[in-house]
Amino acid sequence: MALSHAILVSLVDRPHSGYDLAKRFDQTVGFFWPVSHQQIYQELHKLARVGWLRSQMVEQSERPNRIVYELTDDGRHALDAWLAEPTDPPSFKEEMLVKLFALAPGNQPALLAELERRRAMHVARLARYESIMAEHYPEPARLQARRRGRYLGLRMGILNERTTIAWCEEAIACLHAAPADAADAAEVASTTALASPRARTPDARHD
Amino acid sequence: MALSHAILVSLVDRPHSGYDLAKRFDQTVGFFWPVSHQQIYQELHKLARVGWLRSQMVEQSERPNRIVYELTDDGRHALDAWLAEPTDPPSFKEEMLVKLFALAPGNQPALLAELERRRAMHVARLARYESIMAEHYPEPARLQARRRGRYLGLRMGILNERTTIAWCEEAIACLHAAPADAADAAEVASTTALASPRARTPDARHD
DNA sequence: GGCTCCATGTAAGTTGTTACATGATTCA
DNA sequence: TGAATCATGTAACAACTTACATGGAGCC
Repeated sequence: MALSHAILVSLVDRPHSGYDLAKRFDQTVGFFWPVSHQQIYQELHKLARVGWLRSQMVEQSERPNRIVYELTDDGRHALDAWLAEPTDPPSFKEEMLVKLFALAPGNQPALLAELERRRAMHVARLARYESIMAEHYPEPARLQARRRGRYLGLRMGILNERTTIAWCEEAIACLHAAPADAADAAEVASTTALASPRARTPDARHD
Repeated sequence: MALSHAILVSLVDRPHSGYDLAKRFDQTVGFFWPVSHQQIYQELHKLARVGWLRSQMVEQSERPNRIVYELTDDGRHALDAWLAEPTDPPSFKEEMLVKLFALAPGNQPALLAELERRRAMHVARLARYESIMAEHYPEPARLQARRRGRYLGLRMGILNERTTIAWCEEAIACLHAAPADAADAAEVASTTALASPRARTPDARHD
């Protein structure tokens, strides 16, 4: 549905080859939307067949030839039409939540380990995003219109990572808390599971 | 990959029919993971074929017969093995970000309207989640071990909605901000000429 | 000699979506 | 009369993944 449009968007400014697009995706959209090179090549063929792109072979010596694609007028119109359509909210499939639905005494240590692993992963990602932010958008208040889309993409990445980290920490604390089942009901009242001290990330403010 | 496991998880406690599962999914996992009934029926057939489930026809008068599925020992083992495996982080495909990459003076009003629409949608969702939370988990500190997975799922839903709303508001403000290029074209031209950032940051598409 | 980069693809498979189909019962 | 609920499915398609394939250039 949207991969084709993501390609159209990438070709608005200037023509690109499939290889270029794959690399570009890795550095931009790919952070939150992984796309394989096979998908891109197939989609390019399809879009050319439909008439939204035209292709041109660029012969190279000493290197494989490139096939460069550019938008047609039809493609431009299709893109504009799509931009005006309502956007689907992202469907968010988090495997970890499915696993937590199966929470039981037997698998609790495994799930805890997994939560720790995920937390570390998101901390690393956040650091990567924040360094990109510091380097490329030191002053977000004054930003050329054309760069705002990219800025907002990165910004969402950062907000999401912070939220996920905060959630991992909550979840870890929650699993560590003494069980409230029959026997230990009284003991739990004193430990207050979810109110345990944990690092508050600056933007995880709503909790 | 994970739909089959989500079904196994749902059958841990007791047997269910495909219809039951579809309804259950709508109320739990379905909030963050929409699954169609066709998918469930197909997956049930597959899991029965593989031997992780066994099925039993329940004849009913005045109603269509039901086919009830329950876990086999093989299924139970497969589930335990899956729980111990590392979890993929969710791939997060947000169409809105793709659209924002195409931000230009011509489509700016359409994108703003879309951001407003999305914001309202997430506000409504958040309200729904919070009312469920208030009704079912009024005291999260003392929670039976078995209910913690569901609680954490809902909790992540709430955190995500809050984050998305905050982002929508940022994005709306960002697009409303006075453009830094039309009037300041000369300034921009001189900065890019002086700085030439591409030479130093070859892998940076964020500029 | 093995590695990565450049640049393109095919083929087979799995997963997910959309549309269509049945047929009785209950409620407004 | 029309719609919703119960309960199951088939068929066709679109989207995505995984594996395989080529072949020169330059690097350590």
